[in-house]
Amino acid sequence: MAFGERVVRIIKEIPYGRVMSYGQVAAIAGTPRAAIIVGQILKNGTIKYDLPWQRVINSKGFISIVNMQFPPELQAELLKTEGIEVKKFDGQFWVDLQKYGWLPEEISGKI
DNA sequence: AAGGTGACTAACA
DNA sequence: ATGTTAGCCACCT
Repeated sequence: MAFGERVVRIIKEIPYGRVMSYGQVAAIAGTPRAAIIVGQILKNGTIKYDLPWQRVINSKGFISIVNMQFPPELQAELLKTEGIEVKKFDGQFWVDLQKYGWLPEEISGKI
């Protein structure tokens, strides 16, 4: 199975109201340092694979989107809708990874 | 078809 | 403490 396929699968498994960082997704998909590829896949494959793109943020918990189709404000809104607290730090949206972060092992144990 | 390019990160200077 | 660099490798052109 290809890396990209695993990434898509993992992202789709992120539960409602939880988030994961690019790095975590990459690591679980089998390549810890390929975080940026996860970003690529999100950027280009969100529509194609119908991904919950708003549930993926960077390792610091910030929204690191640079996409006009899916602006940070929208992502923040979607997350709030899911019950996630989104705070604002210096013009950047932030969510508590400790609190809302999620790892597949918690429920599936596989992947 | 081959190569440039990241919605990233952690490690250095 | 802030800025740069080097891994990473699938996707798009």
